[in-house]
Amino acid sequence: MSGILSNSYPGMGPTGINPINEHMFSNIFSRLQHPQIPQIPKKEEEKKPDNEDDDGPDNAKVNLENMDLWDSFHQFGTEMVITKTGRRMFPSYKTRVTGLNPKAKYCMLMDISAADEPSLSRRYKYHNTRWMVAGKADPELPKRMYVHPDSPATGEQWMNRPCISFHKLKLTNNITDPHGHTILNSMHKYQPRFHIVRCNDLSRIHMTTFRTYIFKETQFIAVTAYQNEKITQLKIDHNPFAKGFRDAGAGKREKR
Amino acid sequence: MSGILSNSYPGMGPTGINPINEHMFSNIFSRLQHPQIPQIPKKEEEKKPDNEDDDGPDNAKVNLENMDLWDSFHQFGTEMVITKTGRRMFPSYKTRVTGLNPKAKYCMLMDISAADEPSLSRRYKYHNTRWMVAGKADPELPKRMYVHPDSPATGEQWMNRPCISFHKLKLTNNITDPHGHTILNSMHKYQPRFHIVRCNDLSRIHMTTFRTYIFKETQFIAVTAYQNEKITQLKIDHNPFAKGFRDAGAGKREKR
DNA sequence: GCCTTTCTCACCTACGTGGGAATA
DNA sequence: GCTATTCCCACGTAGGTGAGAAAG
Repeated sequence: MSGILSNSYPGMGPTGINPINEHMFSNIFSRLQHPQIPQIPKKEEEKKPDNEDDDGPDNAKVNLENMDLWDSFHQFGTEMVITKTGRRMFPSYKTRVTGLNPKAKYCMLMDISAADEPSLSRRYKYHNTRWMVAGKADPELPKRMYVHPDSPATGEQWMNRPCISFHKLKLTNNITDPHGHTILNSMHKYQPRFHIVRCNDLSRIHMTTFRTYIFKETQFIAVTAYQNEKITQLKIDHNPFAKGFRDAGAGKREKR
Repeated sequence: MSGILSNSYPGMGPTGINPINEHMFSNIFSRLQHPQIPQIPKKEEEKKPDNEDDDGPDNAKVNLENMDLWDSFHQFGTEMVITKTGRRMFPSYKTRVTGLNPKAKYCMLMDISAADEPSLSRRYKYHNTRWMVAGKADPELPKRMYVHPDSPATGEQWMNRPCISFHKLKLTNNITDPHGHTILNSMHKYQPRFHIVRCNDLSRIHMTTFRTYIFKETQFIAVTAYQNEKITQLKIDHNPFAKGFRDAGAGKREKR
């Protein structure tokens, strides 16, 4: 199964290669479509980005890894814990890409945007085993783009690896976070996005074409503590770092 | 204190960016001078490498970090353990570089060559608390070049960081090692070398100028088990991972 | 009361140490 | 005997888990 593809053409912007600096991507964010607003895909080569190696077009296809695992969370309403110091996502966001131009260079990016339509953005609460709308969304937070650490690399290199993993991305609710983690509002719904960018150099990323892929089953609500115990149990059952909480029957866990 | 500088001009060679593949650097190794053979430094810009950004010359100076620690091992005869699966060096090999061209791009490399002159290459044994010559050296092993994982980066980036660390390089005695670790003969003497290469791209590394820096105090003998107990004690005293063997007096270590 | 956030903790994963017994 | 190597282990470092108490 492949993600929804959207093309967009971010304009010029300030350069820089520090992924912590949100200004680098500010113009890009403003031109990336919102996941709720459908857009007809355009052909990538309408306007050639200048100064990039052009060894011919490509026809990238993206698959989400761990689709079954994501689905099992999604059916109950995925929750992701956010903390002051930053918390990883589980399941991890991993993709596999085919159809790239083997010789061209690409950067692989990920970000997390509001899942609700901008005009209907809301906060949620968990009440009587159900998620309910609890009012209008809190103010937007600084957006951050996570650049896969192996960027840039050739299409051949991206396609040959078992997967493109974003497991090191961390979520936080600390609006002054100094580590470059992704800042989210608790009790809000989010949609991870995957971006393929053809460029030789991170500093030229603003001049190149973004292709954005969205997998609905990776939507989640950010929480500071799990609300749905079915989600908790899925995390314990599948995340190796939570193995200490398994054996649900007998010994389970010592009291402190 | 700065290392000994030698310049060399590796010729054309097959391209590729997989650091595991020894063929990539085969022509480079053959042109890098042996540490025991003095050579008059040449001016770097004698012949300009083609296709590389040339924002002016640089005058790189390299310092070895942890010089005192290296010296304390060197006075007793440094030993490094090699294992089938690969073992890190301790002390770690770390440098600091100044005088690079801030805008130019560089790759930072490290390799480990025989410390003895080729015609006098030998194996050693440890007998009665002393290292002695024990015959002619074993056949040479495939040479591998360790590319610092942050390569390539600008001179500015290399100079701004606290140090350029090669702590992840691993030593092995497994001649069929599949991980790209550095393969050494046990009971032979070695000399680590640090290389600065000006190039925009690892795949063009064969066309560019190598500058090689050698610090005598990093010489060591490869062993499968420590021979000199003074070396063992220095490792235990300074390597955080060996903390479990400290407290030499009382409790020391439980028997199994 | 309720809801949400923060903090510490035991318990994991993953892997870097030298010791020491077993092996060659 | 002797020497060198291999293997497993207790014990570290480093850091990712949810639980549960406490605080807001």
